[in-house]
Amino acid sequence: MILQTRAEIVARADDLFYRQGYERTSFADIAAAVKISRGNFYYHFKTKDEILDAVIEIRAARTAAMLDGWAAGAKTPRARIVAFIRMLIDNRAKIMLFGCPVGTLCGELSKLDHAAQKGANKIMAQFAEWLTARFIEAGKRKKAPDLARHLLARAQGASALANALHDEKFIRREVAAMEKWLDGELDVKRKKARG
Amino acid sequence: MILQTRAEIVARADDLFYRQGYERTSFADIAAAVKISRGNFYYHFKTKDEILDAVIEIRAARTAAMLDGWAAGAKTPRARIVAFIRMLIDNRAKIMLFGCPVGTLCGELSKLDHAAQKGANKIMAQFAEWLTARFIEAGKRKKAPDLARHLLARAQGASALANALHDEKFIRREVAAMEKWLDGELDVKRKKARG
DNA sequence: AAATATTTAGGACAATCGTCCTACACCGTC
DNA sequence: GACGGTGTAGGACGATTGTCCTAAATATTT
Repeated sequence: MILQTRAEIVARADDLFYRQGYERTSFADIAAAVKISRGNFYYHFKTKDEILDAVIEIRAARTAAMLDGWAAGAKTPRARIVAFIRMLIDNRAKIMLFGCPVGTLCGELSKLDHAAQKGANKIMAQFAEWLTARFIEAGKRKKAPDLARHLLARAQGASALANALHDEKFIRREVAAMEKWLDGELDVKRKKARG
Repeated sequence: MILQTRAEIVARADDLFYRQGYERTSFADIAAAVKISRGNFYYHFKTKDEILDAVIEIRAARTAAMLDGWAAGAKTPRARIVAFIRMLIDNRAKIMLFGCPVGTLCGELSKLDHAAQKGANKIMAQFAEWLTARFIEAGKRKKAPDLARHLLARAQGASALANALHDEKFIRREVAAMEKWLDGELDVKRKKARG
């Protein structure tokens, strides 16, 4: 079945692009990871750009599913936003090694001036828009877009610095600071309140 | 004079590494920018890694000079830290196009698992240490390292997001927020200071 | 002016890049 | 059992990669 091999290629490419970057990853690398020949590879994807497009597509879908899961799994706007923040802790090991998958891809593509740049930036925008919706839920209609971008930037900064400094405690401190900031913005009265 | 050509090579490589990344930049690219032959190029640098080392070295020196300038040019610890924050505004055009030079290099090298990674991360640490010293100057001896890293992370995040979203106003908002945060941490008594 | 040292140019080198072609194995259908 | 379509393998392609060599040009010293 064509879909299996194709999906396997995209999955491996996704992982390789994250761990070693798009530019660094070659057709041969992906083919070796999938354990198929480069010729067969070409049957599924004509160009490297096509693979990148497919990877971005699957990442966008996965991101949407993750965001939907957070929205469904938590009952209050605050708890949903906290789920976003805690993502940094859940993925701390990989973040310290390779940075944020979204941020680093956007960064790489902006330097390559690549056509897929727009698609990568769109994933970043997915987070911004989701967070905006959560802040609106929380009653911060006017400030929501700014609050969303601010929080997203802090998550990006925490990832970048954790990657450069290889400091796990730093991630935890930043996460705690973000949650404190969140409570301040949402006018949460009680300190240990957890929604 | 060997130093002139060599310095020219490093300067051009520095710029190219920033604008298109280390991996993407080839010997031929740099040679073309300097307008010398690839053979002559090899006379000055045996390997690509050597160029990267030289670029990191000059970046570290330039960073140190910049930090010294801020320390000398501003009279209060707060004003010195503000000079750091305002760097985002001064460099906003390039940041929106190519991101932060320090952050993006650290990010790229972490994916390449490159030997020069340590050197790049050291530049990031230069900022952290300088900021730490400034917070100590401001009387925040105990919290200084944390405050420094937090601020550095926010600058990194603002750069990353400004690059992805191509939003100049966002940079200005983040800069304003950082200055407000700074005043809060430094217990600056203002008319508008929060109670 | 001769001799030496430094700097340059141009190209060779094997390896790898993204891309593409062709031949073969497998498939259900006639 | 022959068939046409789908999926796979392996290698060829020109271009480019980082690296390296050699010879000519230029600077410096004698």
